[in-house]
Amino acid sequence: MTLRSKHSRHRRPGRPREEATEQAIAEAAREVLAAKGVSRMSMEHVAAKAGVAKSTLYRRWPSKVELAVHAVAARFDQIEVGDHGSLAADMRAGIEEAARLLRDPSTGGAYAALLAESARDPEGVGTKVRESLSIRLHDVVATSVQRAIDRGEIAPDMVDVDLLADVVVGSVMHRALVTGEPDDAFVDGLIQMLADAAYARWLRAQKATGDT
Amino acid sequence: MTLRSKHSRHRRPGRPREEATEQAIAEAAREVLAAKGVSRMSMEHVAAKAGVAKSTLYRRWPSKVELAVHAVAARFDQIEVGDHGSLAADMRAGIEEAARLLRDPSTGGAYAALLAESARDPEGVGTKVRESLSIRLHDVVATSVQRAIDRGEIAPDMVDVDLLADVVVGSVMHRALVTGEPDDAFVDGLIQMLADAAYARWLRAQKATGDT
Amino acid sequence: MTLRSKHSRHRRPGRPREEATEQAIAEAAREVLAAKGVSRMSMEHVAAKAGVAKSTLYRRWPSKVELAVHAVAARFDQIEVGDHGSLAADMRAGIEEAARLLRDPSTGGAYAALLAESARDPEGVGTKVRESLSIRLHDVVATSVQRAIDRGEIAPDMVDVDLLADVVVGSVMHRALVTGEPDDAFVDGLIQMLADAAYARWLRAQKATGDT
Amino acid sequence: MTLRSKHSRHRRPGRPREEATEQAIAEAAREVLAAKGVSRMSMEHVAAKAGVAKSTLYRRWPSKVELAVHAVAARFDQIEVGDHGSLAADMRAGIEEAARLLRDPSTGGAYAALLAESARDPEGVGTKVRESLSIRLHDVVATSVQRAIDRGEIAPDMVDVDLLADVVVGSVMHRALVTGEPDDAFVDGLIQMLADAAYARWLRAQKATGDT
DNA sequence: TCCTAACCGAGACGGTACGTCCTGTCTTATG
DNA sequence: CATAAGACAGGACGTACCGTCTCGGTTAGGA
Repeated sequence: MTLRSKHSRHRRPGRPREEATEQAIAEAAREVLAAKGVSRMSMEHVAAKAGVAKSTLYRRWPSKVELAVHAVAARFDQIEVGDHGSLAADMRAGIEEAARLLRDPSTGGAYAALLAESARDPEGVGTKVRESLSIRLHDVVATSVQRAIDRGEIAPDMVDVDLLADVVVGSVMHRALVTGEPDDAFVDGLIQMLADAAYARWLRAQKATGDT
Repeated sequence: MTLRSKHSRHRRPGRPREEATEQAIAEAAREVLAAKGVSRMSMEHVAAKAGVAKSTLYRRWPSKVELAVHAVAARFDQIEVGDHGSLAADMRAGIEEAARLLRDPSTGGAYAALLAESARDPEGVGTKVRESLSIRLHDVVATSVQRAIDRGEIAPDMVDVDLLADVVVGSVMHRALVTGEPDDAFVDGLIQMLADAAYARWLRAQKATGDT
Repeated sequence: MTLRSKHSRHRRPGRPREEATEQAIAEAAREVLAAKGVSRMSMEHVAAKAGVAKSTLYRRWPSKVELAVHAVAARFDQIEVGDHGSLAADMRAGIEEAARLLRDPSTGGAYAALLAESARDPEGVGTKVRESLSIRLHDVVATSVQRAIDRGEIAPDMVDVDLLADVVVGSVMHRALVTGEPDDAFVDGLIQMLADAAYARWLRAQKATGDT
Repeated sequence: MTLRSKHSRHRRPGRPREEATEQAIAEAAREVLAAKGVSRMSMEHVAAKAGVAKSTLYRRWPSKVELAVHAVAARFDQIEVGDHGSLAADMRAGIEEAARLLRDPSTGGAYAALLAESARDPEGVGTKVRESLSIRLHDVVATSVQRAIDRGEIAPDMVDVDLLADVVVGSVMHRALVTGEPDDAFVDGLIQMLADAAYARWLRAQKATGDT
């Protein structure tokens, strides 16, 4: 083991990248994104707004879409999945968090646009979108459920987390983009539906056990 | 005063629009859309494929997005909501219909892209998208529910149709665009969840009646 | 001889052309021409301004350029070649008339543009331009000279009318379009030059006669 | 402080323009111009012919007209005003040079078209046309006259150069575009007229001097 | 102290598409 | 027939971006 590899990262030769730049670009990208949407966000505009050369953008992200993913990801990374003591409370908090995010055109609209791109290129863009964005929303549900399992609130095989995540995220997104705002009534309704489903499922599980 | 001016619609003056053209353009648009996605569908390409001048496109639709909406709408208009005898069967059929549609990148991807555009222009594009696309999916659910009510299967106030529609459509769309295919297992799971929720809701309703 | 042919003009079958229309179109064309120049004058605009269908324009003139020629010709037809008593006075009046016409961008500019078109199509447009426009300017000079001959002021073979016409019209046009205004000083200078040339030519003629 | 910053012009930042491109475009423009005339010269066609993107054209010239001016200017810059020993000989050579240029539709027609554009925009296009084209023709005359003055052939105040230039250029242009070819007879006639005028003017000057 | 590799800004480049405008032709119904 | 109205194929306009490239110049660590 050499001294150089001590910190287990080879310093690349040449001038290192400006640290602040990445932040500035992402910030600028987010602003343009919010103002124009993904399809009308232009690298030219972002570069100008960030006070940076276009080549600097392309040195860091291979294309417009990937920069957009990165810029939106910063918002999705801020999602917090706090422990609220019960599955119901966690779910409510999670749904409200998702609603907050997807209600905003600059994130909800961008997410939809990036999902649309994913449809065209499931391997490339699709993977990036899944790994940077969708997973964050999925985790909101997954974490809540995992905590409920740890708490003993529910049995591990009681919920299909993937299904639940798609239901929660998909419903909220569709409501946000189509019907209008995912307001309190909507969130209440959704929560109630999920709770009802869980209760019925529990009843069925009980009955099955009793039968055995 | 002639009969015509009294009873029939006055023909618009000038040369009438070529009947076949609209169909040909929409067809071409759909092909390009399927091959390239909304953002890479070009009016130039569509016009060439339809054997039509670009100006003819712009005479009929004010922009690329609106043509895309129209082209996709044709597919959404084909949705059939047949009567399968029970709410459960109708819902299953509806969900499978939606899954079929949204699974295909040329409709699912396009729908997402157009929802993204809606976020940028809720009044203009948004309205068109809602009226031409979203409503068709909404109707799948709404019709099924209405039939169940007519049948006496459920009480009129048992379901929030708007919520249910967003849940169904949103879930299927998100699954289609993110996790991958909305396969049989997914559809089964979703149906089960909705059935469970309905059962629990019915139980609650019974209990409330008993209490009174 | 039938009654119909009494006025020696066969009435063409069908609805006769609206008489006022031609005038209105030419007027509108002239306005657009003045505002935009030949290259930016559009049939669409002219038709709209004249309150007439585009097809009416094309029924009367085969192309934009020909309408422009016609419209400009109306102005050139107004040229008056009055008798001012002497060749010098007639020439001055003629030059001033030409200067007035060519100084105005809507006639001078148009004339240049139409000459440019003539270069591309000497037979078609060229002929029309020569017969409707150039000839009017040529006539200013030719008439003056002819009158001087009739008066006995000059000998018939003293002047090359075609050359003189090109010199007068060309000089004035070039001055109008390039250097700026063909002002009084310019007209005076030109007149003087022509007078000088005529005088010297007369001297030469005298000398030649004397020699013989 | 480096030598470069002191003595040589600072290179403009960014990738420098392709040297060969300007030449190639102008060449292509000239060909198209000759074939189609100014109004039918298309940027699209020129770009294709030069093997260059349309954006490259617009990066260098703000509009079609300005490119046309530039392209034509190259021909006008080739005008040579050689010394032929006498004013008469120089004028003859100059007039023949002008005739050669204006006789060709691809320069004569273009010049007229550009003068027409000048009428519509005297400050913008007009200035460019004057500075790139008209001045070259003016210089043919001005140089000949100046040389005659230097030679002592004529007195400095004997000729109004601007007037003379307009007469020569205007006459030749009008003849070229209207009557047809400015042939030898025309050139002879024009030369004779100018010589006559000069002689008469000299006579007048002599007489005035004698009177004093 | 230099060397060298990567960074950065600026902006040119080949492309592609946009949405607008106009030309000249046509197809209607009506006068 | 003429006319108003307007659709149509075609084509060019000038603009806006994309992603690539080529410069001059900067900024580090390693030789």
